[in-house]
Amino acid sequence: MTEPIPLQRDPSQADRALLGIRDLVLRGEFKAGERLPELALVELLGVSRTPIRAALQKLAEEGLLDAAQPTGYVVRGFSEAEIADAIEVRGTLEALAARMAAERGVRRPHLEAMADCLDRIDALLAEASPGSDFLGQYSQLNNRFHALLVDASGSEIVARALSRASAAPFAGNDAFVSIQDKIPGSLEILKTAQRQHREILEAIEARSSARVEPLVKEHARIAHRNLQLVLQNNEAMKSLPGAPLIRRTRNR
Amino acid sequence: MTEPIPLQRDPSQADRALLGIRDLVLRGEFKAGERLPELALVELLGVSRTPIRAALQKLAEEGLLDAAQPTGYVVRGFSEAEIADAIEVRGTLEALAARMAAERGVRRPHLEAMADCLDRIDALLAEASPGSDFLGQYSQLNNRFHALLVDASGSEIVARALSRASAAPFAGNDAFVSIQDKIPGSLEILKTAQRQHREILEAIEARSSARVEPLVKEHARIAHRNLQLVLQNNEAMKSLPGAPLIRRTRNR
DNA sequence: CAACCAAATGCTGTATACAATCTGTATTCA
DNA sequence: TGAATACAGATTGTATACAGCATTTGGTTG
Repeated sequence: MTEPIPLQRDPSQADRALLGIRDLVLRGEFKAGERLPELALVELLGVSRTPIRAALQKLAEEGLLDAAQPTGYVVRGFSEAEIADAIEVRGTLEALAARMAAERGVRRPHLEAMADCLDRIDALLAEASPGSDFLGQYSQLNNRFHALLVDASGSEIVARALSRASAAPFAGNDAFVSIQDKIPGSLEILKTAQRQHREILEAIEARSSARVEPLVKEHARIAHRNLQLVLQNNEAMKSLPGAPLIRRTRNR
Repeated sequence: MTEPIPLQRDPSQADRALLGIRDLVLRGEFKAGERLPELALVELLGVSRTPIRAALQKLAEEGLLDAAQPTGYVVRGFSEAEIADAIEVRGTLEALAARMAAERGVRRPHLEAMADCLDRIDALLAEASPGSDFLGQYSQLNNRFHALLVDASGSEIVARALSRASAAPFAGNDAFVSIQDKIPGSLEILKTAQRQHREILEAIEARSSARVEPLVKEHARIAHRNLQLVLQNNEAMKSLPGAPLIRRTRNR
């Protein structure tokens, strides 16, 4: 359930195409609404059209691209409202996973793994040495906790739904971690998130499904706040992958 | 937001491959766990490997197939618990859509369209003439109401998430409609569902977000009940598309 | 008789050629 | 001068050839 074994193989052309196109789009090499001609990507990435097409199809599923009419793919743009909705969807599904975990019960070793993960985050936040790849380590541990939370649900179906929802740009639980050193009061945000982690774990251990659901939803809403902060901070915007895709215009 | 315009064109090879493979799998021509060799599908469907591969990738996203290690695709099997979880995911997202609709408000014409749809369902249930493609008409109207409900949320993001969740086998809101004439008391089930439709619409009109959410979740749980009924009824199982994919063994 | 190795077969990943469709432009006619 | 049509260019849809890898089967050896 935890990732279908990444299985370290030399990256295939398909992987190169997928990562390459995603990177090009998130970097803003193609603007929102712009077409992605397959042959242009062939030249840019040195990969033939077949893996390119597979990657385009996958990125359209992720929501980064849109299938254009009558053919082709275009870069998708994201309004603030849409990003907020994507975060809400992710939070809703995460809350469902947590509720299932609380209802069905979680095995002791799994609970201990979650607790251990939170201990490590505590230790990291206590040091708070900004030099030593602090955010990278936090991001990794934070992802680990969220992965353990989903696994705790015991439902592969929910895990799949959640991983698809988290694949949407700006919707993943680590979407705004990379900019935490650009905004003021970020350490406080991370500590608040960690307190919520503790509460969530406690509620699951107590089998309190009624309590864990709003806790997780509230936890996801930190991303909303981060979104607001980023949009008000030009420096932070520069560090946010995919920032060029955000459109400020109200088009609805 | 309501379907990206089906746009009646002569079906492409890609469409033929997608529909053809889905049909083969749901009919049980390939059993759960069995590989789907591309060349076999080429012969069966008269389409080259390129559209076949695109269709396989799409069906894997839908959840009907699984990417096998190290390569290829296999037919996925579904336990009762997994189907129940998929229904729960769909219900959760539908409830989110309904809550958003209640919170944000829905324009009068849209509400009238929903009411009109329910009136038609009432009329259909009042006739209840089993001969005249009753279930087909019901399915169409039911789908229409649920589509209007999602649109009422005003969120394309939620609509996308929901359409992906509903694409999972047995998770769509019309998954069990086709077998309503095989199980006893089905008319009562449909009438109950319709009462819930009315309550949902009333709650949205009243902007009562706190009330509409549990109503929609409860409405989705009718599918749980239908699932139970089907599993206990061999006649109904024969009419259920994809029935061969359901595995009764507890494998977890 | 069992176990292991090697060769062969079948499958998928990738590239590319070809066909069909769409778009944009230019030209012609009203 | 405007609009409509035809043609040209570009882009995607489709088919297929080729290469690499995995699995399986057959034989051989301990």
